[in-house]
Amino acid sequence: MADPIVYVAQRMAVAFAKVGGSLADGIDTAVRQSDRADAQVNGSLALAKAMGATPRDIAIKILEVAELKDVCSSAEVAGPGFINLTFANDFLARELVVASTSEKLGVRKVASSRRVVIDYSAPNVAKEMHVGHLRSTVIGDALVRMLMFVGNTVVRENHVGDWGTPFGMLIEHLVDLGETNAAEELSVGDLDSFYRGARKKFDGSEEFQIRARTRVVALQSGDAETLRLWKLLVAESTRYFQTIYETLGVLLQDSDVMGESAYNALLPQVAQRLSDLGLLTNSDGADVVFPEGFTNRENQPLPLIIRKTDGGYNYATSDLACVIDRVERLDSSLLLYVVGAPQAQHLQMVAAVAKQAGWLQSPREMVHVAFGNVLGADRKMLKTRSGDTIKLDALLTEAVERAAAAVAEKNPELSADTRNEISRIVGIGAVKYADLSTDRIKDYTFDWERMLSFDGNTSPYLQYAHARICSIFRRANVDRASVRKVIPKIEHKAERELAMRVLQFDSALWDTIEKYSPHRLCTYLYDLASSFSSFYEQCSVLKADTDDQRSSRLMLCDLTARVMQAGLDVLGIEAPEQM
RNA sequence: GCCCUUGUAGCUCAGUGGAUAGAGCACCGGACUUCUAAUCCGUUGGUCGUAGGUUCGACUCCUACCAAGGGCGCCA
Repeated sequence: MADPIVYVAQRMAVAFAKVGGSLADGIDTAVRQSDRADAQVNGSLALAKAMGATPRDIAIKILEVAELKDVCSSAEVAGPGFINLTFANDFLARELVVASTSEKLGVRKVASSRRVVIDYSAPNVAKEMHVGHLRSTVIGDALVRMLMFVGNTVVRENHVGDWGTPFGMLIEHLVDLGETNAAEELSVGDLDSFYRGARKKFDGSEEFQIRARTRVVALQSGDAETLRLWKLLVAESTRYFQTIYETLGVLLQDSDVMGESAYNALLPQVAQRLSDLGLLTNSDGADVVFPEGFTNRENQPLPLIIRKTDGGYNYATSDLACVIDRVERLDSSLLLYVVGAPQAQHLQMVAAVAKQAGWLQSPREMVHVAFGNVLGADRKMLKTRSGDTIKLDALLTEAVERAAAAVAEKNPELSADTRNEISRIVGIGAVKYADLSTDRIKDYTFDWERMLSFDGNTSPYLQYAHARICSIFRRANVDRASVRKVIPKIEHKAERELAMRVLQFDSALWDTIEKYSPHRLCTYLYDLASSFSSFYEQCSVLKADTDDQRSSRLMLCDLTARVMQAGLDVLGIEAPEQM
């Protein structure tokens, strides 16, 4: 609990209770950041209303009973009854040491650890990963990391599209090409041309269509040879996905794959259990559930289709099987779905049915972590100039190339190896940060220039701040760990601003986790980098006036760098020591 | 037709019921014999889509409308 605002909030809550008694119960006593002081408390206005008193009088009473001597250098009533707080510098210094010497840099651990399942990335077998998979993968990875950071158990699940009617067509195409040739085409990552080849045959040949349909039946009935060919397709594809994940630097591994096919055996059980519960009804030949509150175009109840007229199951059934599996097998209490915003209604219906069936009882919850599209400069879905989807592979390669050009220009004396490594970190980081740094629910505009810029809210700017700190320690020839118990002396305005910012890591990270919104942490890290850059200009570390001042500033630098590094790390972004 | 999301500076975006709505880019003006100038400091720029309502107080909550995007029965 290093964050002074969090710390003082407890003292204020006590003071409100003392003044207001039971009338203070529903009152928002929150302490907030302020541009008038370090923090402000506004609850006195609401409490005054409840008590029928004047806000300023209440604020004065609150200040009379609030224990703030050891933490605030000033606490005064302002305006209509706001309380402005200024933290004492020695209090800030103590909290900095708490943060510096704590394992998680002052970040509170989760009160009770949860088992969280995160469903994200979800590419399709035998299809290229494209820019559409970027957001799910990057946002999901960041959430995994931050949930783990505060002490949750996180289960990653990559719900790859590895089942369904297209596989008849794909397997027949595989047979036509010959296994060796097909495996080669797939292994080099040319999944699109494989898929297109199959599609073209399917559209152009009736004979092929018949073969494909026959093959689907064989696949679903568990024909050994068909399954062998299917596994070949899946294995080559997942191997390729893994290369992308490694380039991207996300935690997903082969063992995290829980494809649609993994739930096949459960599908009849889902239907049976819904039937046993009396929730299943037959409608136009299909078995469906009508969850309450959903209507179609004609204002009729909207069904979730469990079993199609032809007896097959579809994705709603599979998604319900997922819920059952995640709750009953994994005992997960929080199910996160990092899935595009258009799926909102579908997921709401799945959740509604799962609740009706008793599979998703409070406090277990299912949360749709929805996100918008990646747009091009034309404000339409990002495409190549010729109108094709952009392969993720090509996008990441270009990011590293562009970063390399910038690094070569700005820091030409680096060795080739170092330059390549930094280019990779900067390029990939820029793409991920651009995706993470705006509110996920909105569409965002993809812009190379902006994301690779060293000005503004970009990963290179944050990485640069970190690298500058590392540079100071290299020059000073001081071991980073040696300054971590120094009690800093906060004197300069810029030091104070930086100190305040560093201490907010805890609340910034928690705010981000509670809203599943990585951009909040990005905003914080950008503010941190800005505060540091300003400090750096105004407060010389190596040429400090005194040894005390120097070690104090070194302590502040080290802590800033560690917070920056940890913050970037939970976003899935690396922080190089030089740039 | 119903439902969901979005609408904030010229552009890209932040903004937790609280005081005077903030950044970056762009524009203009400053600061490098200096711990990395890949930076910093300053100026300019707003009917917060529109109109009502709730509230001591609304960019924030509610209602209606406008605009853009998306969803709405056997694809996933």
